Amino acid sequence: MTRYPGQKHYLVAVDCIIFGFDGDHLKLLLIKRGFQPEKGKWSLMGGFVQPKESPEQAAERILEKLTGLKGLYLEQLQTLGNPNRDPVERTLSIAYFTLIDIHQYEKQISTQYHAEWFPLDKFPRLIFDHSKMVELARKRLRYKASLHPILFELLPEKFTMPQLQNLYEDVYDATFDKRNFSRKVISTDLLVKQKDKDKSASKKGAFYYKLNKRKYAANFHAFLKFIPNPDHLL
Amino acid sequence: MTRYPGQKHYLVAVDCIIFGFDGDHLKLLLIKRGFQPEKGKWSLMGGFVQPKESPEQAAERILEKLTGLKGLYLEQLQTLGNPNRDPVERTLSIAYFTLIDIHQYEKQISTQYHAEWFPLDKFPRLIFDHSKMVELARKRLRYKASLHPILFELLPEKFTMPQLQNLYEDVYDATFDKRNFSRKVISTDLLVKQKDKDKSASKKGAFYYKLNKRKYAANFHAFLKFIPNPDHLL
DNA sequence: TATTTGTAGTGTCAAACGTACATTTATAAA
DNA sequence: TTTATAAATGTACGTTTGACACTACAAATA
Repeated sequence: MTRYPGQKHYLVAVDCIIFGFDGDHLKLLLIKRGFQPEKGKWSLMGGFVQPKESPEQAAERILEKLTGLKGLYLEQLQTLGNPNRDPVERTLSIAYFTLIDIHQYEKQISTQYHAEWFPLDKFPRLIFDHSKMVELARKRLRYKASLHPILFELLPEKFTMPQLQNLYEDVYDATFDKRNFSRKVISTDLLVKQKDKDKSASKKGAFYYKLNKRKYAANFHAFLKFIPNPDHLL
Repeated sequence: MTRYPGQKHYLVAVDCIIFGFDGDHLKLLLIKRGFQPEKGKWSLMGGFVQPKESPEQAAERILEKLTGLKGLYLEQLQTLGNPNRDPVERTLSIAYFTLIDIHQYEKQISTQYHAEWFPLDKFPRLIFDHSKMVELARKRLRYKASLHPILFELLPEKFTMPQLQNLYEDVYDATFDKRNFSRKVISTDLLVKQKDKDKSASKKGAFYYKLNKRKYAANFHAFLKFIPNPDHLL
């Protein structure tokens, strides 16, 4: 077998930017790093890519270890590889971002990482370039959610229109007219109105909706505008 | 200095998907691989990330080596890292895609790589997972170009409306109504009409346009639709 | 000099969409 | 029965989109 002579080898890690939504605010799941350097400091959940796994498999493994959850929405964000990003030795990190239903998570969480949810406007200083990763992930989330219905990944199976709107308003740090908002959401034909209501937030109660999973899967990419009928292009 | 004990180290490469436009068709620049394994086979231009450079710097270095050009449009596409993607030893590759004015390139090209332009519907079998990278890059190009004015990167400084439309039609493998097309393009306010014409393609001649570089830089992200006024979100 | 030929350039109408905006309804608690 | 609170809903206007066909220009040729 040939080899590639004279080339340097590096460590390769994955780090996960984990978003959740508690009903009021978008949150970020951080852990206390369990090894040197920077032991005890706040950090993204991460780990090294092992010899027999792909980076995506590594991210899935690491996510499951922390949250107990499989099959989460997971998207490769960007690979960061400045030579000095890790002071110990050269390590490239493939950042993934993921969206989880915060309540699902609470049932399953591992306690060994001392994980906590933090609001995005007030989270602690993170190790290495993890803050930059969070910033990138946040931009990507806004970008993607403006075109595709990914934010449903953050909600429980049943949710109300006001909950959904709260989520969008928090993600975009904006307020939307509720008549226009619900009209637009309903026009996507992705939601199925339920017969029961959530009465926890008001006397009148708000009807629950569920995702139409079939249409959600099929229409996931169908949101573009600049090119005439760009739907079929992806 | 601490270390990370027991972790495997891997080679990290970058590979560049280089798009050009010859006036009729979108093209891909490929080289003949100069070393084992797969020596002499068609391949993307790539190389290993060196100890003192970031992956992006590696991509810039590699691009300049091949094309002689600096400051090209360059975007990180995705990192591919299946354990067996390179048969020699485990190598992760960070794929970048880049857009170049094919005529600029012709002035500068290095001959040592036996590079050739291929149309996207008919290019040779590539080594490793490079065909997958090309497919990813093509999707990304379509996606991105449907929202942002990146295709101008493929055109010379002065271009005509029919040339621009040809480019869009080739990228999307579609035909557009020229009245609607020019109306939409002009409404972006990114173009400056010139006084002179290109008479190479018709007797009447077509007016040249140039990019308004200031507005191009400022409005690069300003194309979205799902969220009201998403312009300021990026 | 008139005619032919081939591409460039332009306008209108109808439908869909985006946006601004205010009142009524349902229910629990007082 | 009244009150308080959040949920639900409709309309009108301006803008954008998309379908569609004719005229303008200039070189070559008759």
